[in-house]
Amino acid sequence: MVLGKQIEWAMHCASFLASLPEDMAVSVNVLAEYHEVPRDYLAKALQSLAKAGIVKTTVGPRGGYTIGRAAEEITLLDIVESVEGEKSTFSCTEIRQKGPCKMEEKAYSGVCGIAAAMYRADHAWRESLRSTTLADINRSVNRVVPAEQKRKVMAWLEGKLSSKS
Amino acid sequence: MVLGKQIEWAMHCASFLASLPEDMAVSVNVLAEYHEVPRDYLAKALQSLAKAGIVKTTVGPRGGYTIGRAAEEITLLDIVESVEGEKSTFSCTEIRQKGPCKMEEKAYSGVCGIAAAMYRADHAWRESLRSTTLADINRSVNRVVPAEQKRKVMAWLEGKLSSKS
DNA sequence: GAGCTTCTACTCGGATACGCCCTGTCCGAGTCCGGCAGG
DNA sequence: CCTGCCGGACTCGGACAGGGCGTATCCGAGTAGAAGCTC
Repeated sequence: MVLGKQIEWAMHCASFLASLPEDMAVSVNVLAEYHEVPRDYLAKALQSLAKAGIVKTTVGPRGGYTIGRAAEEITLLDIVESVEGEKSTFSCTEIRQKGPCKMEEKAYSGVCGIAAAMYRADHAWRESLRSTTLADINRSVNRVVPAEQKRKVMAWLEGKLSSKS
Repeated sequence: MVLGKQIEWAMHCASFLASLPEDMAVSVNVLAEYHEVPRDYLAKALQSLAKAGIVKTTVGPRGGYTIGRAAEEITLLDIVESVEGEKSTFSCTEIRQKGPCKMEEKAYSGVCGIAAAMYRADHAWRESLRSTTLADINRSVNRVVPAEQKRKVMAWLEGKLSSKS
């Protein structure tokens, strides 16, 4: 019951892309170097994001990833579900219908009480993630990161892009 | 990000034990047969519950598992954490402190905004689980299971116990 | 010098190995109840 | 009939295979931009 590191990477990358001018494409190479993570594996997470429309891709030289829509319209739940899938954290195998004391099948019309409680908890988790957008994240980040650091990052980024032309 | 089936088994077993007279011990064999699940693997889940005090064990013939404390005092979170461990669903590896643009270490005093949001969601999930007790589960089960079925189960159980003596 | 062609370099995306953890199983150690023998 | 001993059964806990998924990597398909050639 632990989320993989792809989730963390995807969120940081999405947050990063959302903080850039939207005509500024960043390649997997640069994103991987910036976050110091394995390039090809990070690419897989970004592919999931692209499939969900959270990021857009442009191929060819000077290409790369850009944010897919407004940061206010991207929730953390979108990112989690695009990378991790949408299956619930709990799956009911209906063991109440198993064993020597089971009743006839039609007697089990309602949802199992245990499963219902687990689904409620799963729903609470998802609602919490849905209530936070990338815009919220970036606002909180902006409050603690000094402007000088942002300039430094932009300079590094543009150095990376120009060196490739 | 999916809970194992041990969680489901543990919850059904705990709910079942809580619905019995508290001097009635049920062995792993009977619990496994009743739920139609692998005996030895189920035993591991019950051992986890026993370690957490959720169920009590009595060894020897006519021994087995009994509920460890009042059903009102056992939450679903207790069961999940005893079986699955207490580690958070999200682990922050602080990748914001990695890469060529990192700042000096003391600049990262606050919690990463992304991790904070994930911890909030994790907390919401746990709070939802904490708010439901085994007593709640059994009340809802009692509303849909006919009394005749309960008698049938008790008769089957006592047949199992007597056949062993 | 302008426009077209070619060519390179860069991008994404899917397909392919490795390793860990969940799943499932087995066995030995310890313990308590029930039966049996002896007084 | 009472007491002590013994065997059986039950549980616990650790140790041991198999499979699925997260992790990590590679290579091919496609495209945009740059370079070069021709007019």
